[in-house]
Amino acid sequence: MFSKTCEYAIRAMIYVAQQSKLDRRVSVKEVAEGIASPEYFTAKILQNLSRNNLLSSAKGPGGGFFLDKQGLKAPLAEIVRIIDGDDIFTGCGLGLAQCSEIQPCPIHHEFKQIRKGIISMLEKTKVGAFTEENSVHTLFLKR
Amino acid sequence: MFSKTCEYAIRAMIYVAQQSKLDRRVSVKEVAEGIASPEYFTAKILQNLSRNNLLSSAKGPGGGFFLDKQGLKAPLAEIVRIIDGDDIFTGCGLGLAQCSEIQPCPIHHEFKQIRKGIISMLEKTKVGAFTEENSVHTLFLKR
DNA sequence: AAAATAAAGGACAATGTTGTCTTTTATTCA
DNA sequence: TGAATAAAAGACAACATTGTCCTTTATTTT
Ligand code: SF4
Ligand code: SF4
Repeated sequence: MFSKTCEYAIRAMIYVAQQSKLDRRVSVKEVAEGIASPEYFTAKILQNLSRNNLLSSAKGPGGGFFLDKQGLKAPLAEIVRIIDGDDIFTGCGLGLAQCSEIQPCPIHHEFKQIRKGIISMLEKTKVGAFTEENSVHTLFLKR
Repeated sequence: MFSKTCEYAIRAMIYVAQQSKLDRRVSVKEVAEGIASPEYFTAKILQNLSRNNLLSSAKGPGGGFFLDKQGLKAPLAEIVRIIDGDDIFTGCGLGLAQCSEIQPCPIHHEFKQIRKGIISMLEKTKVGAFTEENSVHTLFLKR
């Protein structure tokens, strides 16, 4: 569904969100340990997210990554869009060619509904949503 | 959603299905031209599908690939399973860890529904379904 | 000011996916 | 039987994704 990079990005954002709710800033190292991802690769991803303003960061002692109130409201869709582009939002999953609504293939209607579901799920779910009942949700960031 | 290889596989199967309905066997070359895919790569894919009995093939003059009545009834799901494995059928799209129904993440319910939709779409759509109203559907195999 | 901390950035390596070419095997037809 | 046809199989090349390491820049603390 999503690239590995994107999966890490989502998990990382959730982890940072959880820690931000506790007013903690976290280092790359901590994030990588927290979500069981390769440290340096995770660094790249966090940099990317930060550059794209999905995440705040601060250098130096006491620094690290964090999410402000705005950041917690970012939908998962934004992360996906930045990391994987918007193929999943626009393209046809089957990889068939440009086909119109007027001459759709046998699965077009169903496929459209599914895509709509994915988009709606990603748009309406904010990273902050994963911070309630903290102890429970920390668990499944590692795999 | 699917790998490029898998997209080619689906398009190729549809193309072969269409030609089989006209009692034609088709060569790799014809398939590749028919779906605008790289010829030798397509050969590998067709071999793979053939090895896995999703497709019949015959060597020598007058040979080529074709689908018998059984083959036309194969669901798209089978193609996906063979080429991409069953990640899409079983895994969690977000790449989060093993999480139970009892302690689901905020999007679990919605995600489950979506996955169910994808599976149902792929299972109930047979390759043969793309052979009706032939002229229309041939169009969008090229992209 | 110097040392320590931590992100940013650049360069590179490993792996996986996609794409190409050549040789071998099976079948048909003359 | 020999020539032609077409898939099967093996080897390899190009490219993309994923993963690692090292240097630089900004910030804080002493
Ligand atoms: S008609 Fe819709 S589902 Fe079918 S190939 Fe086109 S975009 Fe995809
Ligand atoms: S609870 Fe469901 S949707 Fe959430 S991470 Fe687990 S499998 Fe995925």
